[in-house]
Amino acid sequence: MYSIGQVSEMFHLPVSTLRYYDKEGLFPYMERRSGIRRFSERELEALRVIECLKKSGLEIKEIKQFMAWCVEGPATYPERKALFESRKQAVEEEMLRLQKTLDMLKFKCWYYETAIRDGSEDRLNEMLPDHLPPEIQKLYDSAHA
Amino acid sequence: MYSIGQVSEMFHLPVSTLRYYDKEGLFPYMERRSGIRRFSERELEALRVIECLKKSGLEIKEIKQFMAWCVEGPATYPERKALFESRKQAVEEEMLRLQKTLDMLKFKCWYYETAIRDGSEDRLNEMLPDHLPPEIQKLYDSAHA
DNA sequence: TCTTGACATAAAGTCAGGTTTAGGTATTAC
DNA sequence: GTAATACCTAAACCTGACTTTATGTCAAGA
Repeated sequence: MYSIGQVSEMFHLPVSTLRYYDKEGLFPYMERRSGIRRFSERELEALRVIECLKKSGLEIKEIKQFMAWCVEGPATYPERKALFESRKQAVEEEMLRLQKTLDMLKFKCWYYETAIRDGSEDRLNEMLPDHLPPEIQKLYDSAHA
Repeated sequence: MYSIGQVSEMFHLPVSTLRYYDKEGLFPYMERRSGIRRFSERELEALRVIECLKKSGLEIKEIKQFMAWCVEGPATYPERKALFESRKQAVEEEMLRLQKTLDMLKFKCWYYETAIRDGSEDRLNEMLPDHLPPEIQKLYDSAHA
């Protein structure tokens, strides 16, 4: 069993955030001893899931819904599975979007590197949109698709 | 030249958002005719860069700083390049984090699939943390690292 | 003419996800 | 015994990124 302060250190989260999550219903099994929260392994695993779902783009209230399903028992396995499937898809789509963003950033890095070498953007702008070196053209096309 | 309404349709952004960006200084070269904004190719390219930098995690005021550098001319090429380099790194790190998140989500999908087949999580919890099928163990370890 | 639609501004409102504050309790350290 | 810590609550506050509202201008079509 851990105190809120210990969990705060373990997860690098402010104590206020943990209390906020608790208030929002994200630790449905949280125990207390004379008013003081006692985090068990169950709450630590909940916190790992919370962080995962948050990174997947889920809002707090939807995470709360998930925790409510956990309390309801095996009858909600299908809902829980569907949630993870849909978050998996969302993250896969996000990674594709980020790859395009990355291509644009790489292109811009090359662009300014070249502009610095040339002293101006003039020669560069003559090469746009389709007389770039092949490697760079790929980035440009990916980013402007 | 395009009206704000046309640009709104082209980029699937509300008119109010475009006006907000303008107010925040994100279109330093924006022209007007009798008070009405006229978006040129320059503003469209600015908007592409804005979307890219936003997706990379930059705040509006930092994007505004970038636009200010653009107005300053070639002397700020190094600052602009450094910005793109640092956003590139940030996005690469974000993609690594998302990969871990994805592994966790995939693990949870398998977990609930199995729980549904078994009718309970009991057998599953006996397998944790290191008696899982090899494929799944990889996901679990990646997610809990 | 009159009304409809696209444009404009300034200022207030919204929302999520916390954080801070004010006030209190309980345990330990000196 | 008192001072420092770690904990507690409720409620107010904060921030970023928009959005909405209230009010007004202007050109084109019926």
